Amino acid sequence: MVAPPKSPGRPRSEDARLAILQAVDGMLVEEGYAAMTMKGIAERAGVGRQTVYRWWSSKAEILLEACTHDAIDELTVPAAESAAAEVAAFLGALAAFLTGSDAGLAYRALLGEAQHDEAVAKLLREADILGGAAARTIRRVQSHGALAGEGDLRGLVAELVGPLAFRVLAGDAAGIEGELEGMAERFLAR
Amino acid sequence: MVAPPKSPGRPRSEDARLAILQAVDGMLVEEGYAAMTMKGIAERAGVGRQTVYRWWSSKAEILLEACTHDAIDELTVPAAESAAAEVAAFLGALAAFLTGSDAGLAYRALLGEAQHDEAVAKLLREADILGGAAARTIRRVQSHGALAGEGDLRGLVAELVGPLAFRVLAGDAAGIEGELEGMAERFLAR
DNA sequence: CTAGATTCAAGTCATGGTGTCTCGAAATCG
DNA sequence: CGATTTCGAGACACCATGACTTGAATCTAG
Repeated sequence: MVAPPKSPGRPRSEDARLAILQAVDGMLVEEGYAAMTMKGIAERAGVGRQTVYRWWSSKAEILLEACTHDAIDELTVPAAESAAAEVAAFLGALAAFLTGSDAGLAYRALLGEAQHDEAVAKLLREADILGGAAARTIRRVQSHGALAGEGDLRGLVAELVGPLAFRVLAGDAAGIEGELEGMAERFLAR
Repeated sequence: MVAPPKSPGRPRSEDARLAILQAVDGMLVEEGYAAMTMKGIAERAGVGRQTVYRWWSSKAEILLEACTHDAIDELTVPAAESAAAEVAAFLGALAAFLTGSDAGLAYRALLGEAQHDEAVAKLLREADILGGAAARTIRRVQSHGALAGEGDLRGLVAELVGPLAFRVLAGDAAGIEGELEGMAERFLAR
C-alpha cells in the first residue's frame, strides 16, 4: 500500500501529515467548521502553511482523508444471525456515525460542502463512504436470500440509507434509535 | 400577512428587497455559491451594504427567503386519480426541484450549510420546506385510505423523501426519473 | 562524500470579503 | 416642521487566502 520512496529529495514527513489530519479532526469538533481555516490548521498542527497546501488543495480534501478510515471502521458491523438483525445493526451504526461520531460530523460537513462545490462532490462520489458500507451489508443480506425483488445496488443503497440519512441531514434525528428496527423490517419487506 | 407600517421614518423599500432576492438567486445560479458574497450581493442589487445587513444577517437567510415561495409552488402537485399516481407525481416534482430548479439549488445549498452551521439548521428546520410539501401529499394519500400501517408523520416523510433526496445529495441522481414509479409503489406498499 | 532534488517551518505580501460605522439625502410620521 | 428611520455610498480595521521567499534538513544518485 505504501510505495517505497523512489524520488530524490527529502521524503514527506509522516509526522506532519498526521499532525495535520489530527488538527483538522480536533478543530472540526472543538471549534466548528467555520473556524476551520487552512491558516488555523497549519498553526494548530505546528506546521508551515505551504506544507498543508503542498499536499491538499482544500479543507475538504483533508477532511475526507481524516474521515475515510474511521468511517469504514465505524460502519462495519459484525455478521448477525438474522438478516433483520444485521440490517438493524447497520442502521444503528449508521445513526451513531451520522449523529455522534467525529468522522460522521466530518462526513456531513463534506456532504454539505458538496452541495455547492462540484470538486468536493466529485471527491465524495469517488470515496463513496456511505454507499460502500451500505453495499457491503446489502450483499450479505442478499446472500442470505433475504431480500426480495430485483433492484440495482444503487437504488437499494438509497432505500436503506436514505430515510435515516435524510432525517439526520434535515436536523430531525431526535429519538431515531427507536425506529431503526421498523426501518430494517420495512427495507427487507420491500 | 403584511403588517401595515406603524412606526415613523422612511419605510422599507420593496424595490431594494426584491433586487436583493433576485441578485441572490441569479448569483447562485450563474456564479455559484462560493462567489456569493454579501458584498457582491449588495453590488449586484445596486444597494448599500448596510441595507443588506439591516434585514438579513447572513447569506443563508436571504437564500431561504428567495427559495421558500418558489419551493412551495414547485412541490405542489395537482390531485390525481390514484394514490400511486399522486405519490409518483410528487416524487417527480421533488426530483425536478432538487436536480433542476433554481429554488432547489438554493435548498440544497442551505441544507449543505446547515450541516456545519447550527443557525442555518434552525432556520431550515423552521421553514420545513421539503417536510411540509411531503406532508401535504401524505395526508391526501392517507385520506384515500391508501396508506397501510401507522407511522408518525415525520417518519413517513423521511420514507417518502429520503431515498430520492439521498441520491440527489450524494450526487447519484443520473437517470432517477425511471425509478420514481417504483419508489412510489414501494412507499405505498410499506 | 558531494551535488542535486525535495521537503520542512516560518514568514511576507497583495487581494478580497467581513461586518461596523459614518455621511448626507429621502421618505414618512405626528 | 421636526423626529425618526431607511436609503445608497463608501471608509475602516480585521482576517483568510494562496502564492511566494528564505534557510535549514533529509533524501538519492554518482
